[in-house]
Amino acid sequence: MDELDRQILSILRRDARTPYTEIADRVGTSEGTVRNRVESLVEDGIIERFTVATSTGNVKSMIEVSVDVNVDTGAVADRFIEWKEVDSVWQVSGDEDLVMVVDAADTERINELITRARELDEVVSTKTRLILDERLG
Amino acid sequence: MDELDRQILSILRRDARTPYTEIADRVGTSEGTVRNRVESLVEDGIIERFTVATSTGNVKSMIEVSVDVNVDTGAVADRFIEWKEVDSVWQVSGDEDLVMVVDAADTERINELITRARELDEVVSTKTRLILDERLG
DNA sequence: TATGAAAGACTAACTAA
DNA sequence: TTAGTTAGTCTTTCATA
Repeated sequence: MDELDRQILSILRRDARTPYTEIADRVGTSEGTVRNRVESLVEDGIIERFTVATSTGNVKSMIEVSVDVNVDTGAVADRFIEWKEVDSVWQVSGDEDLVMVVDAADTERINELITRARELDEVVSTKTRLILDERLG
Repeated sequence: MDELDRQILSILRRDARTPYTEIADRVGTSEGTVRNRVESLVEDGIIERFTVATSTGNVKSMIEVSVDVNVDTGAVADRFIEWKEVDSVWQVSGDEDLVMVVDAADTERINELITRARELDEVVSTKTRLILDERLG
């Protein structure tokens, strides 16, 4: 992870479809080098995946979840990530154990997700924050 | 946003470099249709950007920030998003006003970011959660 | 939806550090 | 031995009918 890798990453973060030739021009190297670097970044797990940032719904929110102490938090995370509105699930330190980031059609749908989470025996409590605005780095 | 769009999106979320021809095969349509659909999804803002999910550092965390009632929260968000370890900044409802998701080299660096945030006059308090594990949808 | 042209990515052989 | 370059080939995308 040297300066060249960082430059390539920052271009890809903003637009992952930028051609290798253009990246090469912008960072002052050859197409082949960029390709090799990207390949290594993928192999080393620094690039986890090529993806699309989407906003399929109208309401994004963070649902913070406390799970029972006797329960495998990872297993609960695995269930949540299967729900189609759920973008990501984090196990976190702090008052709650899990944070899920969801992107739903409307607040009613958010409410359904919260209800669904609270219906699980493993879930002790939830706390929801609406995401009012998002900036991407 | 019909079922076909949703299928295309779910393929792109997992691998945004999947060729249109392959997507077409998998969803049972033509390459041209997939291309037009993706183009429309971008135009309609449903696909916000093509990007890479990265883990450049070893420690991810969420830094929750309360800002002074008299200041423009968006302006503070704009400052945070410029910091290179910051992946995203959300304005949220709830006890705090902003949540920034950061991906740093180590906990020491996280601590520097927290300190830097707290040094701003606009910032009243911060609360940090380490992200111990992440699942992507 | 089919097809050809253009753009981009990949292979492999080569060079330099 | 590893990283970078380059020319030739193959694949994907794009525009047209």
